[in-house]
Amino acid sequence: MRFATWNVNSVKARLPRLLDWLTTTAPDVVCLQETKVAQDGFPGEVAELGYEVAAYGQGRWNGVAILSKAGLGDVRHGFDGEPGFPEAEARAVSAICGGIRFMSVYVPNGRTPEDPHYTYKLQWLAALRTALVPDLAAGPVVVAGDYNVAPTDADVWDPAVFAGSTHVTPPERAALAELRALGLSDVPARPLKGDHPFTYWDYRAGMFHQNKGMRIDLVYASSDIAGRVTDALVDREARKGKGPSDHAPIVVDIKD
DNA sequence: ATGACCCCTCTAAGGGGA
Repeated sequence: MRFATWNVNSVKARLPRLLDWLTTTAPDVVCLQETKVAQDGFPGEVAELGYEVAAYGQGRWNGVAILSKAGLGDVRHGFDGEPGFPEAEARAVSAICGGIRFMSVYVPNGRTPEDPHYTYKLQWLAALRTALVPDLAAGPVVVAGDYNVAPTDADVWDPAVFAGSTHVTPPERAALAELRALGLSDVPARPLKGDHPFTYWDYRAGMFHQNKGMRIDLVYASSDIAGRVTDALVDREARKGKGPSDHAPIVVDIKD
């Protein structure tokens, strides 16, 4: 099975590129984030490529989806105990595809460490941890998406630039460590260029072509899945050219 | 050349992203 995760930064703005990428990459399951579309407005062209679609969206902000050619069962919007800001936001969708519980997550940004959004981010990650306990007891799990946390200093292009910012603070990193303590492994993805598997590069100031990026999109997998990985890469080709997302996809192959 | 912000919509003296 081949699965992937990609923050597309608007599925409507990215549709031609998404359709081309799905055709050439041919993943069986895709977790999308920042679709920025209400679920009844999700583009039908994706289903025309043969994917079943579980979309959870609210319009202008956020929005997540799972695309699958491996079945799409027990779809859930959000998770038990998920906090809002203050209302519920479309940041998680999960489904069983090919016997694996896939969850596509778009973790809150946090804005600044002093902002109420940062508290929300930590509460959201803590609630996610609690909600995953029964899922992990039930079978194999993949939680993939935009975590908006760089797990280590090696995961940002210059740690000094991020001092005092969100995405690198000890509480955020501790929240990810709590997820890993459940038995989830951070699936390492190889960069196709350079030493760091960055997945995000700011649109501004030529950050991509200088490879000044961040590794904030992650694939967390239960041990049975992690042990079946045959390859994982950051598809930086999808970040090139005209009209890209500011995030690149991660593509993972596992043995059947 | 990968090439120097971009998405959305209350179309901005805007909000949000990270």
